[in-house]
Amino acid sequence: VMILRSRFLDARRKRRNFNKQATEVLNEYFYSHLSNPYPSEEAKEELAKKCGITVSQVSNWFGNKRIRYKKNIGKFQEEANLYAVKTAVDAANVSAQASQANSPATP
Amino acid sequence: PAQVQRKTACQGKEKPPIVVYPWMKKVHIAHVNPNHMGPEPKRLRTAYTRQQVLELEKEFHFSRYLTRRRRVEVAHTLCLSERQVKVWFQNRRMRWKKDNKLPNTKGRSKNKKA
DNA sequence: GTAGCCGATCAATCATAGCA
DNA sequence: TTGCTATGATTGATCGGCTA
Repeated sequence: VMILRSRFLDARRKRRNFNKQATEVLNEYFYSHLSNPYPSEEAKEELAKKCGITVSQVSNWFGNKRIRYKKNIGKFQEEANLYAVKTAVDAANVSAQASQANSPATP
Repeated sequence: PAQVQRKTACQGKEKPPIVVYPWMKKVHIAHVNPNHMGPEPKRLRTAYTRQQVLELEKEFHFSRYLTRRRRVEVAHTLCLSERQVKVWFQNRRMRWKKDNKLPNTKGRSKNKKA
């Protein structure tokens, strides 16, 4: 009978999408750091405060974003270009990383 | 190893080429039969039964850490590998810490390496 | 040298939100 | 209402670093 369906009691069933501006902030960070979209703990805290969400939610968002982006890069090109224009910096960062990219991660 | 690939997908527009950074590459690839020529091996993610989770939770309530002996027993009882039981406890401890996180400290003060 | 832990992340999946 | 995609959250499993 009452099979304890713990899954039905999860909090995720009542989730709400983030504000448009919150998503805007997160996307801006993501695409302006596309070469390495891994915000530090402090950056996460800052984003969380700016978006009015928790640090865990920021982590979830970036986790989902990274996976879904790499899963279908083409689908995000339009969005990528949109934000790329918005904040076309990072270029210097990119070259700096490409130069020293040799040992960290991906052995 | 870490080299950036650029897919020159110039359709005729001035749009920048699609850049593939290292983090976008596949990782955690399921080591399956090399003969498999299907779409994607796709990493498997076993869904533990309610019974298994229930027992694991019960064990966790008793102690947040397992001894080698206990781990063997639990693994055998629940038809899981020792590794799975070990990983489950590690993940459970992480979740416990997250759920019981104090509204302030996170294991580190504000003063970093100034 | 090795095994377990931690922290972060990956990747699959769940369950709902949102929209046509 | 129905069907589908988008999206936030959950969770089993992996990676790298560290320590006993």
